[in-house]
Amino acid sequence: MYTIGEVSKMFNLPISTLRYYDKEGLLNDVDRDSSGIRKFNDKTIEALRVIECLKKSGMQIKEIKEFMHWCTMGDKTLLKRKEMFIRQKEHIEQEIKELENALEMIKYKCWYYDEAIKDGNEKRVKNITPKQMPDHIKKYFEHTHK
Amino acid sequence: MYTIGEVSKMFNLPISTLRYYDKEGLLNDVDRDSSGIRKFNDKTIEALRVIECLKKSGMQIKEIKEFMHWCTMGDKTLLKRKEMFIRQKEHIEQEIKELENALEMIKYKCWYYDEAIKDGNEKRVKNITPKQMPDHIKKYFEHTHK
DNA sequence: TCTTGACCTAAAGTTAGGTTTATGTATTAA
DNA sequence: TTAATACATAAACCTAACTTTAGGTCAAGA
Repeated sequence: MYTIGEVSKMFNLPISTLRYYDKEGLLNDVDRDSSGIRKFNDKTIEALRVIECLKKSGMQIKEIKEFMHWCTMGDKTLLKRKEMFIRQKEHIEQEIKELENALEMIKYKCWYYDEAIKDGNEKRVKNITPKQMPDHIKKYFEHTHK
Repeated sequence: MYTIGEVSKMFNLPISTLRYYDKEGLLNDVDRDSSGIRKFNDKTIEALRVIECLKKSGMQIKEIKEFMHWCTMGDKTLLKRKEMFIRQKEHIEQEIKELENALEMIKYKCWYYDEAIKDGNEKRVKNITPKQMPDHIKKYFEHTHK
């Protein structure tokens, strides 16, 4: 059993955020002691791990709440839950692709400014055509500048 | 030269967003015709490509504005601009790592629910230890459940 | 006994990044 | 001439996800 302060440190999340998640129904009825103080157990800890991951995958609080509710409803929601994870898997894979594309452009720009700084100005590098670029830079450029 | 409606279609961005970016100073003084209508040129188009990419890399509007302002200040800001792209490169690489971690957990959950659905309930799969998992699943589990 | 620290609540406040609304202008097609 | 379209502005509005505030409880140590 853990207090809210301990969990806050474990996850590096503000106490106010944990109370907010609880209030929003993401933590499925946290136990309380006789004076109303939250006692988090291992199931809540596991729920928080899942929450962090679903948040990272782009899911909203209210959708996470819905999922957490399914978890309390037993086997009849197994399929829904699986389908939800499959959707989030696709979502996150798409997001990684988009980030990798943005990264290409950023790497091109790093090269561009490197060259410009060598010359003291952008005149030369601004006019370099893809053909004149080093191969690994050409690759970045062509992805992101059509 | 393009109208705001054309640019909106090119980038699949609402017209209101383009006007908002202009107002916030992300587009460095867009040209206007004699009756005040915006005429976007190729420099603005390129700026928009950079904006989309910087936004994807997690940069805020006001930081992008600052960068765009540096671009109007000539060669003395080349180093700042390069350093900015290097920071965003690191930021986006970190973000990709975190998404890949979340993806591991999600893949584990996909497997978990697959097994549960085969059995009709979670009883068996809930008690599978990492040692009993298929190797490619074990890998997902161990990253994300310690 | 007093004070410190960790917990509690409800309600108001905050922030970013737009979006919507109300109103107006200019051009074109019927 | 009228109606539809595409543009313009300023200002108000919106949403998600927290965070802060104001006020209170409770247990432990000096």
